[in-house]
Amino acid sequence: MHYDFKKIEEKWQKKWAKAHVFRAQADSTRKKYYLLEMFPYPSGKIHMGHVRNYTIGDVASRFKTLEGYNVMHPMGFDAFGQPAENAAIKNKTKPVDWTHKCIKDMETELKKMGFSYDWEREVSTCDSDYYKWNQWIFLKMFERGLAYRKASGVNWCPSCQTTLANEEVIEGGCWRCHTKVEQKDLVQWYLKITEYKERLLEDLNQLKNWPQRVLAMQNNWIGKSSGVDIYFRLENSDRTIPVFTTRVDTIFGATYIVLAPEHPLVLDLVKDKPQEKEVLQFMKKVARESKLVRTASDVKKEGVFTGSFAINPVNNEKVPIWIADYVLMEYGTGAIMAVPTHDQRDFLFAKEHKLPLRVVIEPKDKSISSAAELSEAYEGDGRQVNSGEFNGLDNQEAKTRIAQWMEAKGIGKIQTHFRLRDWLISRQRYWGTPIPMIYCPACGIVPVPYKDLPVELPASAPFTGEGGSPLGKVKKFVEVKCPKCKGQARRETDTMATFFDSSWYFLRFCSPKFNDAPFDVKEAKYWMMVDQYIGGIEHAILHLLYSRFFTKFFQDLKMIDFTEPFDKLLTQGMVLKDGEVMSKSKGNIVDPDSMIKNYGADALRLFILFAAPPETELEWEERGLEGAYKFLNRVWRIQENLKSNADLQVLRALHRTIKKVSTDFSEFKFNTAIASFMELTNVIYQLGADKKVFSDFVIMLSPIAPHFCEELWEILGYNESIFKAPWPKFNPELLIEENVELVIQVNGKLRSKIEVPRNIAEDKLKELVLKDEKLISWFEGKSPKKIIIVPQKLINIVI
RNA sequence: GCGGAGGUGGUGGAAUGGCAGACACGCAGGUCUCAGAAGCCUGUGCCGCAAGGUGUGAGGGUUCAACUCCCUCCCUCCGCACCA
Repeated sequence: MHYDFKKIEEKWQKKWAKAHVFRAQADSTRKKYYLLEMFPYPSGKIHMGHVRNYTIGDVASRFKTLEGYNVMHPMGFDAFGQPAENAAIKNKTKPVDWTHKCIKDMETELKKMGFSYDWEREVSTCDSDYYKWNQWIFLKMFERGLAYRKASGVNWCPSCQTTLANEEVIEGGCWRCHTKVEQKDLVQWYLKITEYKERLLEDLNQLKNWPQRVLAMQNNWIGKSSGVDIYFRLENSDRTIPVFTTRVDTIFGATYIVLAPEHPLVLDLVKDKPQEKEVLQFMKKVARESKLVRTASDVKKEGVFTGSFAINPVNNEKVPIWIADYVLMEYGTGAIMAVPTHDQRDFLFAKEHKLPLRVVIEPKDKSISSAAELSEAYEGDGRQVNSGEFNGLDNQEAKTRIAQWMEAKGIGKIQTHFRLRDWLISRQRYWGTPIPMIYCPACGIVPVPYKDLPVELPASAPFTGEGGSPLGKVKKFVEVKCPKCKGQARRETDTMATFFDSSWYFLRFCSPKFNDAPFDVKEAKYWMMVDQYIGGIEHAILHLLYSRFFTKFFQDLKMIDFTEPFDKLLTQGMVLKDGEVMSKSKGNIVDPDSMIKNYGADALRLFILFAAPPETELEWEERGLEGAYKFLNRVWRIQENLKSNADLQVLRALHRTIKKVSTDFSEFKFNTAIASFMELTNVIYQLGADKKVFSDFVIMLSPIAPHFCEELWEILGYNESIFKAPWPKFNPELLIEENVELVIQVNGKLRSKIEVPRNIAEDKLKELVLKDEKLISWFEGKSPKKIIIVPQKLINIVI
């Protein structure tokens, strides 16, 4: 009645493991396929998101295997990170023990899903033979000036008690716990990702097989903008203030300039001026404001006059210098020229503080006689006015001309600014990779020698979750001899951000046990790039950007000869319940494990692929899972009723399915592939199938329901694993039907259908159609004006 | 504001110039059964008894033919954002 999924799934999982069916080995005579899914954080339980991600990957991997590729499909664990510390505090265990237990539990759950991983390649980032290479990479970066220490205001999460990278601040809050992020002055380690900004941007063009939106997000994040740095000279001084603008065509309309409150010049500017007190007060107020408040778009722009003036270099006009909260120190030069007539923010600010306005761009179709008539800034294109020798020019042209003119006169410089900042990687946490640096009172900052790697994490530390680096409290860890002078020195006690760990793991999988370097160059040459990468959209910026950065760094080290790590990228949609993301707090979590218990892993895999295309969100529907299970039972019953010969019609249906499924699988259209399996099943239910037809069907279904199909394969009498079988090929002759059904339209509307021989002559066809009784009344006695024939599809008669 | 993805039955979705709604879920009816479950069969966009009409966010256009291409607009989701 029902197939025994529990027995079957356990049986095949054991067999696969025992026979090392999924072991991957480099073989230069075979075409490789490296399929990778984003590795999980070992929380101890897999969730539906994992199930979806890994099922998509598993089907692709098994399909490629059947197609004859040498497939590598590895799995590992992104095992460092804060939850381990929290759990350890709560359960009074060590993070290392908690993490290893979670990894074990997750392995078990992943294996229950029947995923085809080469477990011999498994890596965990918290093992010292992995993080040793984090340290190695860090040292290489340090040697090349790409890792450096800097004191600056950093993002600080008061709840996690640690720093955050810019990328980890979401809407002013911590990406993990959403606590409002504070600013704090600290000396921290940074990676100079900005050195790669042009390449990171430029090479996005190579990523033809990435989703548009991911490319857009990366592009956005790097944030290149081109314009001109203009040098405003301070009145009665030789000092200049560079301001950045993308609208140099509006320079003649600049009526004041604005500095960020943190701008280093401000204190000098106001010294002994009557405005000093007010300005200092304003600076204090802004410093107190969190960035969240300050950048909220609906907040009124506030600012104060500094009492100083600057000279606009294009017309020697004296303009007041203000400071305002809407100018940010971290972007551009931290100073802007304000053109209230052509920038809406400047417009509002000028109105508020009664600053002068001057129109310098007129729309093509009307003239603006006075700035007073403007009710908002005119930000569009037009013709230059009040712009000296540039009057009358089209503003786009003026942009280039003015920029060149300013460069020639030495009053400006064509300049490009980026939004991308260097990557802050120091974390005041215990459970992470120790940064391999030593501070010596005599020699300064000294890198740990390569031969002393790894700098091992002590087995435990007094981490309470309350402030400071826990490693700083471990005397045996901190106190060290200086590698240079052998004097007493201190270790760095911060650890690396965990995104460091995941920025190169795809390379480690190529040679996970290699002892001389992060990866074996020869193995990487064979396996890389990753042909298909699959993961959540939440990693569209951080993880993918960092991985691209590391790859370019390895290229510069001449360890690899490619520049991008991931050829194709698929970002799978989320799994929703009642229209919402599954989460503990909403209490709407569906546990994969209980679904496996009730319906089996194969049914779960089938449902999750059938319910929606991979990139779209998927609404969880247990009835749908029941349906998947019902379908598998239907297929099972075919095997119990095989005939000795198959109908020609069934054979045709099979070959149609082979054709459809082959393309659908390679395009990740699993939902429609499954629909054609169902259609084929419906045909077989009417007409029956023989062993040959059913065997091909089972092979095609096996990537989706591997245990189920292995079992059927065995029942059919085959000895070897179904995954050694060749993917079926369709016979084009069987796709050609003798007779075809043509649709007949009158004036584009469906009026009749007709079955005719495939190669019927057009004349004959016309004759046949015009005699059709069903159609005659639609002709209304008139004769056809035109007859359009689309061979083997339709006829449209225009009356 | 900028950028990206979308809008199709009661639901998930299919069709990328050629029969709109494949395939499923749900629902209705039938069959089997003492009965139920399971299975199997049939029907199912909407209006209409029917003939037929109508229908892919709205409006316009191109075409013999438009969910699909073009124009105008509306809405939803996602990313970035006082970025100069």
